Amino acid sequence: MDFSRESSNPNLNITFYTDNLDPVTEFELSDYLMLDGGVFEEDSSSQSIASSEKGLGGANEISGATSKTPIMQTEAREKKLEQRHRVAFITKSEIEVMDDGYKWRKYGKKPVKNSPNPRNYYKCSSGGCNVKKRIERDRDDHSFVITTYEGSHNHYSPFTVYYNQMPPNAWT
DNA sequence: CGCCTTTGACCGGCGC
DNA sequence: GCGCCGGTCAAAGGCG
Repeated sequence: MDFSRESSNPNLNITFYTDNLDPVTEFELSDYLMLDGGVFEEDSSSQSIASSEKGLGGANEISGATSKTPIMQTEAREKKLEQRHRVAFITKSEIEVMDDGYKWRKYGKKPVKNSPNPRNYYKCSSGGCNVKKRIERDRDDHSFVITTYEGSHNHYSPFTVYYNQMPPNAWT
């Protein structure tokens, strides 16, 4: 299984869920880039973790370290997020493993009942960080990928650090 | 040489 | 109590 990075979907929409699986919003890929998985416990300062690195391979122009999306301005989203530490995305993409700036180590794979597609389990490999991530494809329309994050990162994403080191609107 | 993927086994929870 | 199911572990191998 290797997904060539070719899905050039001009309009990738991403449905965003909280742990209640309430559809919160539909985003475009560019929105996803600003999403943060860093939902922190309670309200201890919702750290914004800008995500995305190479993400959807050729699908977008953010390949490499080119993300330039302002992360502030997701407050509404963060509000939703700070409720729990579980976040699910449904993305329409050929690539399932989107690099959000963290290092993920795969620790399991399971066939999904009622679906020909397996489900993959990832863990953040950064020290002491026990964030988990689960990726599977939609059973019906396997052009959709369901990504579920669980937990809060112990540390900032390398990218977030990068962001924080930059002037607030360096990329606008 | 270190880190990562792979893969089957194992485990706990839940429903019947 | 048993079997299924989803989730995790851990050994082995591969790759950079």
